[in-house]
Amino acid sequence: MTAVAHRERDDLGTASRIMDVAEALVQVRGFNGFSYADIATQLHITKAALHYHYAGKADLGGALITRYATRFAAALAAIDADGGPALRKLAAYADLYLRVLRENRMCLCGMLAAEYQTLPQPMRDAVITFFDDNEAWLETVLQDGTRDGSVKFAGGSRAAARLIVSTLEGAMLVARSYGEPARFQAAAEGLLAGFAAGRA
Amino acid sequence: MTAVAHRERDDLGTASRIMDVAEALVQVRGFNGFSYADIATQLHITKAALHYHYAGKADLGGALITRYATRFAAALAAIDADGGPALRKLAAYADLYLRVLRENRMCLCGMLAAEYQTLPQPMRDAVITFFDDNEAWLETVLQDGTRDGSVKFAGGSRAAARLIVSTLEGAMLVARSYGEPARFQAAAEGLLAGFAAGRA
DNA sequence: GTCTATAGGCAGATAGAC
DNA sequence: GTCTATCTGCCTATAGAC
Repeated sequence: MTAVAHRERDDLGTASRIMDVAEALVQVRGFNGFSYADIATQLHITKAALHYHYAGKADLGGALITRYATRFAAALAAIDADGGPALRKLAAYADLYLRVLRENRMCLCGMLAAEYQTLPQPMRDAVITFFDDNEAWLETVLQDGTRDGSVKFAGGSRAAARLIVSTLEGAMLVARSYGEPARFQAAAEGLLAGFAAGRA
Repeated sequence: MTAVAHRERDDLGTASRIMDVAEALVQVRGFNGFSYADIATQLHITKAALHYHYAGKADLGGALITRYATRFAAALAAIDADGGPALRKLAAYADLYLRVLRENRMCLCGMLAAEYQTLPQPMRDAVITFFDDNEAWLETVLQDGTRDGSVKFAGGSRAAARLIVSTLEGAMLVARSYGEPARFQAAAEGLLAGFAAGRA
């Protein structure tokens, strides 16, 4: 058995475990709300070991966004693969947010958007790219929805896509403060109700 | 001329000036993104002087939210005083957010909502109260709108009020990262279009 | 009310042994 | 790869002079 195969079974590798812990810390406390010491403590390693894997906090932050964006893109691809009407895809999209919120976490990039002015430039760029990618995917879904007749909306698909991202991020932000995922669900339902062609 | 009268003309008092600077710092960088040193530098005073006015950062933070909430309540009262249809009040409400965003700032409580898990309890409570107050005001406006015929919405007025707060906070969060207030305007227009009874 | 000086701790980061 | 040890700097906060 190779080392890689072994890792796949019961060890994700230190670099990956560092990201898991750091990701949760950013989503819960923010990038300016945790330190290398916090990660080291949770993993029972030293701060020096962290610096071996990620030279600095900025590097770690950049890697976090990249991985998060990759996972999100995979989730969107999975929604596409499932097929179904566009309106159903929008509901599945909102459900992605809900699953994050249920772990008492904010969207990684939503959290970083709040701290945007304090982030190093590479992290800023990665956050923007994440939102751009989400917007692009939603725009496609909305256009498909016009064709399959499941979705309706006034104005352009781009503006509608942006409205969806903004609403879900904001609903997450507020609902998490209350510790009430149900607030997010209600907001998502209200939002999507406005996009449902059924009652048009 | 009394000392107070003098202050009203060209001096807001040190405590007030500290809050002005701190408020901007929180709205731009977050509560965990600035220090007493930042305030002291901008005001050309020492950190020790800050501690005379606000014993600790948590005290300052609490005072910031209280003042912000008071000002916001006054702005809402002003909107009510202006009268007009409920839909117009909703537009005026969104405009309050836009004016903050134009200064490249996040809503104070929206920013603190992101950092919620790192805040001392008194600040958490004050943030929630701010949202509760906004929701209550919006609910009243929405109910008035149903009566005056300018507003329509599916579901209850409470859910609708929450959707409005969430959408505006989220639109602010995202638009500020892009440095494009126009994104917020578009989102606000899209949101309010869904509440306009004109095309029902 | 504002200052100088300083305490005590934690931040991110590095050197070098193992 | 991970450790111990350490550095430098910044953080919040306090004591005490003026």
